[in-house]
Amino acid sequence: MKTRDRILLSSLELFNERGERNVTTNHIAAHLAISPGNLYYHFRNKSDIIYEIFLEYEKLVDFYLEIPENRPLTLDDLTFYLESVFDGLWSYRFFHRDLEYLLDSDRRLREDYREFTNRCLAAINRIYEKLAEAGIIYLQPEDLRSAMSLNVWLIITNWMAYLKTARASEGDGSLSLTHLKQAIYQVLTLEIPYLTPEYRERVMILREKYRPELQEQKRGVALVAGDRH
Amino acid sequence: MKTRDRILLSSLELFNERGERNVTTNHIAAHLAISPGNLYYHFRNKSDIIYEIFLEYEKLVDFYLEIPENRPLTLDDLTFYLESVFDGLWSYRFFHRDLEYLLDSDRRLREDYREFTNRCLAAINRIYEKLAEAGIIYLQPEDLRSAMSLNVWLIITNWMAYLKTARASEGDGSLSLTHLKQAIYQVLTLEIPYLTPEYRERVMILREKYRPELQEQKRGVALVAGDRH
DNA sequence: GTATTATTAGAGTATATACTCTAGGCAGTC
DNA sequence: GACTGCCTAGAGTATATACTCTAATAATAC
Repeated sequence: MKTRDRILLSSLELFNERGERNVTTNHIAAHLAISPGNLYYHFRNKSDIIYEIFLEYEKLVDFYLEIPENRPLTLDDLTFYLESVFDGLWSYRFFHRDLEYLLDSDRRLREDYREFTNRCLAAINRIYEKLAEAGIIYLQPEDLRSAMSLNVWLIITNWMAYLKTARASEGDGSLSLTHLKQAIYQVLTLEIPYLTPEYRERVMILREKYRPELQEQKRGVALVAGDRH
Repeated sequence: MKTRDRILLSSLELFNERGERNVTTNHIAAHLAISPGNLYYHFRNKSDIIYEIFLEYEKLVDFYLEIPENRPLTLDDLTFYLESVFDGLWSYRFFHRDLEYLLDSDRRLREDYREFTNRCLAAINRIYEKLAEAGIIYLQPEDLRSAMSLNVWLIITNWMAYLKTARASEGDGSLSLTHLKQAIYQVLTLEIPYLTPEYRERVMILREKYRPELQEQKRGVALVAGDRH
């Protein structure tokens, strides 16, 4: 792999593990066993590294949130959207942790991120629109739908912080993708009142799969059986 | 005022304005026109300053969230809770911005904050319980109520970050308490399906007062009339 | 093979940051 | 007026951090 890509990969890994604030360019270089000079040959500064990682993140989420306009959405689509958004959030989890500082120190990033958020919100909106057409979730009128989409976005992007600050350090403080996906339970909770009678039962069953306590049990079993995490 | 208190006050002010990460102990001392030595006579380190500010914040929010157990709750109580929680959040807004880092670097703070969050969640839960008793919001059974309380908490604590990252920099990027309180619109949106028929209309009217577009207009008028902010 | 370009090492630097240390002032008290 | 305890100044320090510079090496082109 090219050094440039290895730098991006290692940076992401270290940022996710220790937080951007705790990872210096010298750390990154040391972790890769390359010289600081080498790192700075490939990137002008730390901000540039972060910006490029953001571009990857953006691309991934945009891909996950693509909406098929030639067919109606299904319940499976909804599951896919929720699952994959959290995969993305997990892979780039350092990003939301120091978001405000990062945006403050890089204008490009600030502007790109703003557009990114708005694109995500529009996508969520459109998904609910299509779920209404498909007779799964009736979320109308438009201003209710967009206020709800915004709430969903807030829950999704803040769930990780909630886990880390209010839940973790019960034990080893290790956080997993499984924990992260409990947010799906929270999002589906929001949707309950708007489910159509035809789909209510099925969504409620789906929601149960993400119920926190259940997840703890599953994780326990997984650990005994050899955890993948 | 005692030097010690002036340090706390100035620190809070600077943290809120520039973010904790961008404010050094030397900045604080300079801002107060005292020597670094003097600052360190009153506080062992930066963490201690932050911790004491947190204690104030905690005390304030605990006070705001007190629940009268000798009488039913009214709609005015609900308004008061929402309004005052955002007053608190605004006054100590630096705190949630760098929350994860702050908790990582101070064990006391981490543990205290965890209990604080749980206390807040319990309070929100209890408020909904009492609002149900008062026939205002019917939020049952218990697990639905607590999942919803958690969602409310996530929206409340993440709203500021949303404004800063997705909204601000449209113009001067200045954020005001008024903007912050648009979160009340978002919270009331969540509650809509659970409003009892007797109160539905009144809550919907209350909600309209916080509708974002309306707020923009109000702010526009305020600016023309000489903004207080 | 040689010229050119791309990549890398590694020592080094300017600045910042959290914090220390010593000396001394000032208010009250006997 | 000297003693005591609290408070303050301000110079100073160890460490970290982002980043630079030069020289050397590897890769590629001709």
